[in-house]
Amino acid sequence: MNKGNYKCPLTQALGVIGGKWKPLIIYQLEKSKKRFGEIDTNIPGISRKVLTTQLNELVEDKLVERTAYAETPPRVEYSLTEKGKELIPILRSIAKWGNYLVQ
Amino acid sequence: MNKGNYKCPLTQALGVIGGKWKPLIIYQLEKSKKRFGEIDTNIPGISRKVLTTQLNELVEDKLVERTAYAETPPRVEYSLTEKGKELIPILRSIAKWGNYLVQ
DNA sequence: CGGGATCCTTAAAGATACTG
DNA sequence: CAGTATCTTTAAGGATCCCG
Repeated sequence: MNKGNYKCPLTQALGVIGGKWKPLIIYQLEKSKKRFGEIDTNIPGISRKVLTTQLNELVEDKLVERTAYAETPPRVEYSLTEKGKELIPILRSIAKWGNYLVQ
Repeated sequence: MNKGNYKCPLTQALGVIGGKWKPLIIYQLEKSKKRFGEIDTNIPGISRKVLTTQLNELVEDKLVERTAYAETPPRVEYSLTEKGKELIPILRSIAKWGNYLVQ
């Protein structure tokens, strides 16, 4: 049942920011662009494969921009797009609301 | 790895509202309390088992209140708590932000 | 250095049947 | 009417190895 793929904007949006690691990644990029390895070491517990996947999805959803430099060794930088930056205050309001859940 | 169970308030909150059906359930209860069967028929595609699970979690997280009446046949009503109602404008802002995702 | 490819584990979701 | 109980399916996440 429910073969149709329609999702309301809310469900879509929650899918985009709802991954286990995505909020953390977005927070990483809030203040400045960062390299892949930086994000990896700043988020304890995440594997590189998962980080890659999440970053790719964020790029595809236009929240994050990826810039690769043709150097050796390679350098890749990630930064928030305008759409991504718009999300920050919303995430803050969610976090504020969710504070009661944390002891 | 990552055995620790700490979650930031944001991750917690996203877990609470992030289920596939929870936003829809919350929207169902926005205007008025509703009975189990009402919610079930108003949300096409959801199974009663999943609806039960999601409602129980929402109750446990204090977003929804459950009231059972000792009648035959039984009647159970669900309504938003204050915490649940506080969430509505936040959900709206997320949906508004996520509109660009929908074609 | 920043990935991709592959395989594995687990939690969420779904289908179905039964019950106080 | 409003659920449980069971079983099956799916998808997210994770571990590990390989590569330009």
